[in-house]
This record gives sequence, structure tokens and C-alpha cells, in this order.
Amino acid sequence: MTASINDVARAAGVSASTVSRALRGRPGVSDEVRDQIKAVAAQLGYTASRSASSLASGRTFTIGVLVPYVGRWFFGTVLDAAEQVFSAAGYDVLLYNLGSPETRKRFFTRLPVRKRVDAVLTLLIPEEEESAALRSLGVPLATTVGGARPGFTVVGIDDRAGTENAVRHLVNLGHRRIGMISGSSGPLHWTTPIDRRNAYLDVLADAGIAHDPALEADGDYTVEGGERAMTELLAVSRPPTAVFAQSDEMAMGALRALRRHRLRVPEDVSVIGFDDHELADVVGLTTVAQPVADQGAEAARLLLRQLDELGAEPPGQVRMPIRLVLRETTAPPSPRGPQ
Amino acid sequence: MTASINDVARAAGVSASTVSRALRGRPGVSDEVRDQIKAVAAQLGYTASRSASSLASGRTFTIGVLVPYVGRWFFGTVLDAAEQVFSAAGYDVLLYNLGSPETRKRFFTRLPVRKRVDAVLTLLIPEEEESAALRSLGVPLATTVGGARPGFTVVGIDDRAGTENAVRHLVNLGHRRIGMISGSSGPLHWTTPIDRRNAYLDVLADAGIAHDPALEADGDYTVEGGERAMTELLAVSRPPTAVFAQSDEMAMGALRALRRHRLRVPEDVSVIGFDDHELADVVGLTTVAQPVADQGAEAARLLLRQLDELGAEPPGQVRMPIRLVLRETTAPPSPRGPQ
DNA sequence: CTGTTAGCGCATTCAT
DNA sequence: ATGAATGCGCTAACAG
Repeated sequence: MTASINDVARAAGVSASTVSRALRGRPGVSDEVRDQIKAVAAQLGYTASRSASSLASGRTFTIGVLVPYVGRWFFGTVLDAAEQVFSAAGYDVLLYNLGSPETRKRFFTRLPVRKRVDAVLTLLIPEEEESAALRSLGVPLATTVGGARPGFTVVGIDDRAGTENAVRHLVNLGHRRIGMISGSSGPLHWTTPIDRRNAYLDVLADAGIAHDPALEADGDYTVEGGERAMTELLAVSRPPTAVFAQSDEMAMGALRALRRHRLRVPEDVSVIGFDDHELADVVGLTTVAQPVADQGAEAARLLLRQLDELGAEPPGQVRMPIRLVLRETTAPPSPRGPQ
Repeated sequence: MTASINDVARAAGVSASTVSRALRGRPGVSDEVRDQIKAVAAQLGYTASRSASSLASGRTFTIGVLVPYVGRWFFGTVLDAAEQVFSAAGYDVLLYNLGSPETRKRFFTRLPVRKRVDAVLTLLIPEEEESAALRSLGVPLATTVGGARPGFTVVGIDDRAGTENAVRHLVNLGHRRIGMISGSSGPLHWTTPIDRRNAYLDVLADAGIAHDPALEADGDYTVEGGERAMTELLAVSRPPTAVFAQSDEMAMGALRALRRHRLRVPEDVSVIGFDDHELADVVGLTTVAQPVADQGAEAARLLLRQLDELGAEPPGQVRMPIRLVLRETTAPPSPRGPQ
């Protein structure tokens, strides 16, 4: 039914080897014959079977991409950009959505990407054994999340610097009671929340502000979590006049909580986020912008480079720039404080 | 380096066929031997090469998913849900991000999924020739977007009913000048904007409201487009007191435009969206909710069913329920009108 | 229940 | 520049 290389060979009056060479642009075929073969192949609608060619050559021209939640803006955006780079280079993308613990566990025990991909880009932070499993694949590895890890090319941002920008902005506005909504859960090796927390503590210390543990709440990196966390922060005896959320989604949850409590932003409470979510602008959220799509594209490019120059050293760690985006959710504290 | 079926066979003291049968749970192997083989395979870290097995069996256990923009909430959410269903059934997902015209064209001319997938789920609306190209693959086809199309299982919602809900809500609140922000561009076969527009016109007619073409603007299904469209609507001589946006993202753009024009929502202008975006709640957007993830999951299930019962008829069209979600961006028109 | 024999469709030597 | 042979790792049909 669907044409094979032999059909093309027969129709063109040449051997299968010549067809293979001609279609893949390899040398050793006269231009005349090559054009002939191309014409015949096009007419027959021939495409080489990926299964057969990767079985024969050992290369799959496929990249595995591991994602915790495709539906979340951050991951979707990274994936989108990475896919474009891969497909432009002739690679297909195999997507693994590993949000639930069961799916994730199954993936790492069965490792379905084995012998299926030429490289892996992971947007989730592998635990130690998971990293080892990925390394055992023997293919180039990259990630856009988490800190440096042996065997991985990591494209990221300076979380400390980003956080310092955010918290200092609040300090400079005159805030002294500055809360933080973090995403503390997650794998142990996820250094992001830790780095951001440390930077937060440092800025407070620098400003001579005593740290109050009651001003920290966990928002689980979701809108709902951010809302819960903000609600908690409002319940403490002296609520914060400003809040730094470790992600825009949590910041938006915080905005919702504040609205429900009939508090005005930024008059009663200032809020600053992290990411520059596509909708941050819609709600006027002040935030630390990171180049999300660029990180995905860059990670993809670095992976492709390793595939091209097979002996090449993995590039290690790459930092992308961040910047503070001032909008309308931050202002000096009101003289009377919240409420 | 990596173990092959023969390594397992040798280590277990059986033939390769027995290993193949044992590991795939096929009958004709004693429990004793099967357990033995499983143990050996696990110990050797053996996984069957997908290339080899699909070459031999003709099945790829892979589904191709075509997406216009992975980064957009709607598509990301559908993809997320569909992937979970596929992977739970043991299928891998090959992702094709076909947002740009060049990528899209290249995809449909080269058809890289040929011989690579057992089925295709498309989240973009194929043009007529594109549909034909997909049908030529000879595999089950499904989509969650657009109207009925021969050869495709389509899982969707009742766009007309959803729109009627939205516009009637505005009419019932007392609005007479009701604008619409649509997404008119896109492929000819995309009936969604057309269905929604027709429903909008019908409700107006039913309510005895004359249709004013100046009250329609194109928002391109993006936040920015929605903002531009709203700005246009505000510039007409008698601006609308209420606006129906064909997507939440355009509605959010409209909210931003209104904020920039210092108009209050809903006091000055009411806004209603469509989708129930995950952040619609954050901005208090009244909208028509559609079960986005469910549509992806259902389409995936229907595809798998066709794969199981090979002779089975494609299910045709499936409608999922919609419902109006009342929040805070709609209210009766102010007596004095906008401004 | 198990082993043997053939391919699946291509890429890659090695000849010529 | 081209063709013939070989094998990638597996599944399926056929024996026994």
C-alpha cells in the first residue's frame, strides 16, 4: 500500500542503496540520477520508514521532552519554543507528561525513551536516581529548571538576583513587613525555592529587617495555592504590607485573595511576582521577567549542538538575563497599614 | 552496550521468541518461564527497541498530536489531558507544533508522521487538502476543534448554545448595545467564529435589537488582539455597554483596554468571555465554561477505541456540555451609559 | 508450551 | 557512480 524504498528503486530503475543515498543527500550519486529518483519518490509519495531507518542507522531523529504539566503556561511556553527548534532541525519530539507521581514513577522504571530518542530535554527536576536513570540512556541531556547537575546542560536564570531585585524593590518603596509566598514542596533537588528564599532573607537582613517566619507561606506554585497562602498571611496578627510571590501564578492567587478580603492593591497591600506570565500584564502585576521561551529554545539548540559534534563537551550551565517589570501592584505602604 | 532480546534469551536459556511472548503477555508461555524471563529482563534493564518492534509488527504505539500553539492555555490543556490518556494506554505522543505557516506547510507536504503513528489527534483545523493528506495516512483521526469533517472523530461543544447563553445573559441584564470581539481570521473551515457570530446575531434579532456592524471587531484570539478590538469598539460614536468576547483571552485583553481607558467593569462596560480560562476566576471574568481537558481526554479515548476494535466505525461527532459561569464583569448597564 | 525460520524497510559495508 | 550483500532487533508464522 504505502511505497517502500524498493518500489522507488524499481520505478527509477536503480538499486535501493542508490535511492537511499540520493534521498538523504549523500555523495556518490550523479545529479542526473538523483533528480530522477527525487521525482519518482515524490510521485509515489515515498517517505522513509522511521522505524526501519533508525533500526538500521541507530539514530532516531527524535528528542524526548519530559514535562510536569503541559497545561501550565511556563512549561507550555518552554515546550513550544523548544519544539520549534527541534522540528526546524528535522527532529521529532516525543512528549512525556509526568505530572502525577504514578506516571512519573512508571516512566523512570520502564524508561520508555530507551532506544527511542537521541537526546532528552527535561522540564522537571529529576531526583538523584531519576538523573542516574536518564544518564544511563547514554544520550545528551538538558534542562531549563533547577540547578547544575552532572551530565546535564542547564539553561536557567539567576534566581538569587531576580529575587533580590523583587524584594529590594519592596524595601525601597518603604515596606518593612514583607511576606513571601513560596513553592516549597517538590523534589529535594529543586533549588529554585531555596535560592529564592535565601535571597529574600539576605535582602531583609541587609535592610535591617528582622525575619518573621509567620510571614512565609506555601503556595505550591499554583493560583489556588497562592490564594490560600495569601489568606494565611492576612490572618497573622500583623499582616504584611507587601508580598513577594515566587511565581506569577501564585501572585495572581494572592490578588484574588486580597480582592475577596476587600483589600486594595497596591494601596493596602503590594504584590510582586516572578516570571512575567503572559497575563501578568492584564492584571497589572509587577514582576521579575525571565525569558521563558528563550530558555526552551536555547536548551534545544545546545542539545542539537551536542548531537552534531558528537565528541563535544556539554556546555554546562547557561544563565539568561532577568529584569524587573514595574506595573501597578506595588506602591509605598499606606501610612495606616493594611485594613 | 544496551541489552537486546537475544541477551535476555541467552541469559534465561530460552529462545528470543519466547522472550518476546513472555514480555508482551502473550499466551503460550508457562508462568514459570515467564517469571524467569521477566526477572532476567529486569536485571539486564532490557526494553524492547521500539524501532525494531514496530518494524516487525507494523504498529508504532505512537500517536501524533498536531497543535497550533502549545503555549496557549487552551491547547496546552487539551494536550495535557490527551497525553495522559495515551500514555496510560501505553502509547507515546509525538508532538507537532504547527503554529507558523512554514512549519505547517512543511508538515503537510512531507507528512513526517507517515509510518510513524497509529493515529492522529489534531488541535488545528485542517484545510481541505490538509484533511485529505491526513486521511491518506490510513489511520484513525480525531480533533477537538472545528465542525464535523469526513474521516474525523470530532469532540466539541455546542458553540451556538454557548454563545446564546452569553449574549442572552447580557440582553437579560438590560443591555441593548452589545459588541462582539471575534476571531475571524484562520482557516476557512473553522466554523467556530462563524457559529458564534450567527448565534450572536440570532439572539440580537430575537431581542429586537438592530445589528450594528460597527460593534464587531476582530481580536485574533489573543490578549493583544482583544485589547486592540476593545479599543476600536470604544472609538465608535456610540460605544457598546456590553461586550461578548469569543474567548477569555480576548476578554482579558478587553479588560486591559478598559482599564487603560479608565472605564470601570462592570459599571461602565460589561464583559463576558468564552472558555473559562484557568485565570478567568482571578480577574473575576463572567464566561461560558467549556470542559477543555475533558475534550482532550475524550478525543484520546475515542481514538484508542478505534485502535482496539479495528473494524469499528468512527464515532462521528461528540458534544460536551457548556455552562454559564457568573462572576463580576457583567451587570446591568449604567443609566448614563459609558464614560 | 517452545524453538526455528523468515522477513519488516532501511543504511551500510564491500565490491565493481 | 552504482549494485549486491549483510544486519539492525524484533515479531509472526510455522514446526515440533
